[in-house]
Amino acid sequence: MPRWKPGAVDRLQTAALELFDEQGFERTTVAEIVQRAGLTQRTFFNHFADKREVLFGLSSELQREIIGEIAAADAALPPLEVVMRALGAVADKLLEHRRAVVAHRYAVIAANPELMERELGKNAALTDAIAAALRERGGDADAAYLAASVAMLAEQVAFRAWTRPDETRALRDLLQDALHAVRTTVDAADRPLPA
Amino acid sequence: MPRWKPGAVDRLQTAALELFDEQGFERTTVAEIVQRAGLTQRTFFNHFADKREVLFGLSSELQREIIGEIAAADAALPPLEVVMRALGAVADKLLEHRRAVVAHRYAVIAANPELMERELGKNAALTDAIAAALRERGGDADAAYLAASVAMLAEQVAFRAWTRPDETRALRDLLQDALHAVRTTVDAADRPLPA
DNA sequence: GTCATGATTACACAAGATGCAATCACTTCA
DNA sequence: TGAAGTGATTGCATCTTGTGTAATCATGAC
Repeated sequence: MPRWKPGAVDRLQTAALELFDEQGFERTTVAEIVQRAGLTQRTFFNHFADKREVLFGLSSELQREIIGEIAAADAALPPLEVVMRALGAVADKLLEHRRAVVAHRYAVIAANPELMERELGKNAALTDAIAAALRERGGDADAAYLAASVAMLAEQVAFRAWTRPDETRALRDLLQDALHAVRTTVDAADRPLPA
Repeated sequence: MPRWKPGAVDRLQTAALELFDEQGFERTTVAEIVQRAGLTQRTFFNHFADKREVLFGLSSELQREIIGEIAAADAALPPLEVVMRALGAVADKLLEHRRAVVAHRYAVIAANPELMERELGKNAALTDAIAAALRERGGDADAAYLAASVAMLAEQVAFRAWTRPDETRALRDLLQDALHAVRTTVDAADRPLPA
């Protein structure tokens, strides 16, 4: 028989999500999580850098896919369009078919400021990674960062809509709408500031 | 004579900034900070919710001013323009004349991921506050959030430029440039995604 | 059969953070 | 004048997160 039950990471993630759901993030201790998962505290911190990280297993996979899409993109497209296509493709591939579980986890994150800070940090890291991938294709560094930032803004707006219970459209379509809404907003206000 | 030396908060902020500068945020303990400031740990945590918060004294003041500007704005202007004017005014009033110290503090923040997460959290909170202030003026909630987000993106782009050592333009002008750059970026890419 | 690997564990400990009660100069007000 | 209340600071105990280090021992390679 195996020395340990397999799937330690999964068990920790599941136990943590359950407990955060039941009693909130702050009122849940790592001791409780590892007890439910049948492991020790030291093992928890071997797998996750800190208590928050247990909720963010998906982000590295997402980032890898997005960067891959950008690297494979048509060299002639403008940077923002490259990123929008990449986000759309990854939405279809990794997010769309598990809306319920993704939305559930996001609800837990949004309910706690510490977790929200981590979420924002992940988004910022992804923005930087996208900008770096755009620079790989050649092009101005500032333009790359700007395209990455605008795309991530659209992604965020779309994601917030997508996780609302009454929303039925696909994330890809919401993404398109969000970018268009950004354009409308900006076009109406880009004129010189008064002195 | 007074029972305690006045300016406890100031002394803590100054000591913390010095120490973070000298040896980094992580390698500085609260014990060291309070020792330099001539106070106790308990007092530190009476004034600041956690160790990071000691660096963010300016944010609440900034937020108050920005919200005030928005509340006093011309009712006929489009939301994004309202926010851009408010950010420009507050940049002139609170930021422009102390570029060196603001840039210095930002450098300390940017050097540490934990502090950067807090910075992102503050920006997100400010975005939400701006959106709420726009809603006060009447108008769609989504449009308010969008205008707030776009303005904060421009602010962030402008701020990053403004804190570069070789940059000499005023934050207000960089803000204007940033919004225009956003517009150019978006206009070039807002068309339907391919299936 | 021996050996290296690697996930898990035990233990000790630093550091951050909180609750609670005590101190005592200063202010208020009868 | 003096009694009472205020509020910033402190001391102490305690909980929780996070880390360094060494030990354990099934598994797989050779």
